[in-house]
Amino acid sequence: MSKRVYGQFCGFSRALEVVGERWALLIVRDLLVGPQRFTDLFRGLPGIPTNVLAARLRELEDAGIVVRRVLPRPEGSIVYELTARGEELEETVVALGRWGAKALDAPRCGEVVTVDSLITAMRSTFRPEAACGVHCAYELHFGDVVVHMRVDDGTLVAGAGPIDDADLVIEASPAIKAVMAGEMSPPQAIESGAVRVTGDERLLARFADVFRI
Amino acid sequence: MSKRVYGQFCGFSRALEVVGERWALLIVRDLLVGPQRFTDLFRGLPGIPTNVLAARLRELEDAGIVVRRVLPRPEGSIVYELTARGEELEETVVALGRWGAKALDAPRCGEVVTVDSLITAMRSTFRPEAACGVHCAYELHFGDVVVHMRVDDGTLVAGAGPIDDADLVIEASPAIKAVMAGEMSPPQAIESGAVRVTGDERLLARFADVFRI
DNA sequence: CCGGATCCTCGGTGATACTG
DNA sequence: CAGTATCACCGAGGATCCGG
Repeated sequence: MSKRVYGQFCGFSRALEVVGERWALLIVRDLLVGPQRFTDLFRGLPGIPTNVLAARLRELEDAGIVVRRVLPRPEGSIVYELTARGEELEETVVALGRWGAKALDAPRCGEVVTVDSLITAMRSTFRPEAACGVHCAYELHFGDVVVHMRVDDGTLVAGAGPIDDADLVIEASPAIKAVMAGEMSPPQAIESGAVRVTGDERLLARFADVFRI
Repeated sequence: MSKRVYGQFCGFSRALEVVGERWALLIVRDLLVGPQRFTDLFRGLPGIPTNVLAARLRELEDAGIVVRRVLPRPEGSIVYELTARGEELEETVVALGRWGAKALDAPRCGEVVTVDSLITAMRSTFRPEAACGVHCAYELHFGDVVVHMRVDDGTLVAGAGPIDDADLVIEASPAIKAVMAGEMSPPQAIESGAVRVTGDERLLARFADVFRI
């Protein structure tokens, strides 16, 4: 028996042989947000060596999870994007993200928040059953990271950057986690300055209900 | 920045720091079936070095996912079992197992099937919506591995070993995957000898409908 | 600048032997 | 049975360099 195989005839261990390597699922997480160039991925994965990123991308490509595509003119640059097979990893990523969010405490020294990780976090905590009949657009600022969420009756579209018709703009600190976990009431969060909002303050309560840890 | 941390304030990357190590999720998968002793885990994870197993168990224990418990008399031996927090990983494990099962082709040379992996596979492929109104007990043999599934109206209880009141006993080969994936009809599977059954043969069609890749 | 390739170091993994 | 000890080795981490 040789390298990196688990020696079991089993879908789960076969899956781990493909996406169980260090950094692999983080790359998939970022690509779930959208196609990205090598440098975009590199910047979104603080600390990854470029050779490891290149190696993982090649492995994921060989496994049929990622495709390498040359953009049309004028950029002519290269983007990596998920195949349909790769997109199917979303439920796994969301499930693990939700599991991890429950135990997320305070940021450790040097930890950053990236656009893609924040979008995945919002997708992980989204509760369709709590969003029935809800039509609302949020813009969420976390440091200099900006994402937006459009909630439409049980469906969520989350993406990078601002949104023009936001019903509520939220400027969050790490304390927003306490609000989403139900440990701090929305009015109290605004009162204490943990969260600053622009728009109808009552929409924050709905936010905390729709995106719940 | 040092060892094994991803440097992101994000539930998903924090989760990977805990269960992203090699072998870790396989240990969790086996423990999801039930508490196990060190040697049981060792036998269920072909190829794992004992020091790695010991290290992972300690890490999972430190992370609050596993508890080490001393059995009461007369064995006095030690079992490892999941905490409530550890059990919450089931949806992630099932999601990844389902994803991997879709791409499972033929067994590679030297690959084995373990009891725990088979139970997880059955849990992953179970479709509650197809099991409405179904009350049936299956016993599944795969080589010398035997598991059972009791389906009761949208719920599944799967465990190790035989079951006394089985409605259908299935003796499967790797070709059973084709049946579960809808690539081979149940009668054809019996005809070709890919699957041998004891009991009402028509129950195999229901089996293939309830457990679907 | 982008998309890597190369080199080197170090720690974790894998395999085996050994012990309470 | 339940691990610990030892050691070779490979891949991750970190920096630098290179072709388009």
